[in-house]
Amino acid sequence: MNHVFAIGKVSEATGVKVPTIRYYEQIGLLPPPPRTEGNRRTYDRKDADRLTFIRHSRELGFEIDQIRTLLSLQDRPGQSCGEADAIAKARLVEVKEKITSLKALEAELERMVEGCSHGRVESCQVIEILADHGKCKHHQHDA
Amino acid sequence: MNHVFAIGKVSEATGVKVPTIRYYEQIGLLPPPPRTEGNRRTYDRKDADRLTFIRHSRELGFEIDQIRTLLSLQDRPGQSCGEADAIAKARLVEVKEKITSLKALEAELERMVEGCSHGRVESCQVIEILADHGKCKHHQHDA
DNA sequence: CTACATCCTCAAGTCACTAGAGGAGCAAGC
DNA sequence: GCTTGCTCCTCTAGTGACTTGAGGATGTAG
Repeated sequence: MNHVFAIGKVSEATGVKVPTIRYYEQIGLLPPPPRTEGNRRTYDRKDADRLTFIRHSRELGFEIDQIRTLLSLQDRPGQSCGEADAIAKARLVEVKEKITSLKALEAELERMVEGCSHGRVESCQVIEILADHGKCKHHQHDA
Repeated sequence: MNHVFAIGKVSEATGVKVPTIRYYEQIGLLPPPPRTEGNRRTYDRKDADRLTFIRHSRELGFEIDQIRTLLSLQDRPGQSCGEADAIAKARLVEVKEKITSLKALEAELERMVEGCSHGRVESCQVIEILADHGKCKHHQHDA
């Protein structure tokens, strides 16, 4: 008497879009579920949990390959969690770096926007700073 | 007596990789330069400036289409710079939002990593928080 | 003259999806 | 039973901003 859901229901329950669920199956992140007579996918609670895990991991910015590792760790609960810890730590470092670099961007964009006197392009700080990297204080920034 | 550079030299001078320069030409961001007898591209100072402008803009996270607009504005200095200002302002808003969302991620990752007792996977905070979004404090985060 | 670096074009691959075409299955109302 | 309309199926191609690779031509230093 297990509950089974159609793909649309799992999608609703987990917040993962229908084509994305099929995509995850295609790349082997989600096991191919059993089908009905009419060839429709049927999911259960465990599949929904796995999808929630995946969605949350993606929201935290983990790559698909990292999620693959994380999922395989979850499947073997007796193992040491050192690897999961390492992946999370690496991501934390990335996030910190990104924040630092975005703050530099923020400062520079603010300077550009504030410096704009709403006149002609020839005297526009926005264009000027873009054209001459030397006028930029943050030479190390990246998107 | 104008200086001309080979593509490799412009690449070095501007920090834009050689295939990327050719790609920019292909999508019409950079005008097709004159060629030598041996069919090699020859660039001058103005091309290098344009590439620097592009690189800096990309570093600030502007999309190619926005850069197209910014470049066309630069080409017509007599015009009002309102549009450039609007593009920069929009980008500033994006950057601010991204910083906010990344800070939420940072907090959650920190909680995961700190909570990890380096034991078995079955009791690992990292895995647990990923599996259960309810344990997450920031339900609105995105990459 | 021979290495070797640099250049050329064109096609395909990357990541994580998203969009669209064209068709089949299913539940509800008449 | 029949029609309407929703959900589902597969498959292919598109997105952005490049990167990679094959296969070949050109330029330069020793």
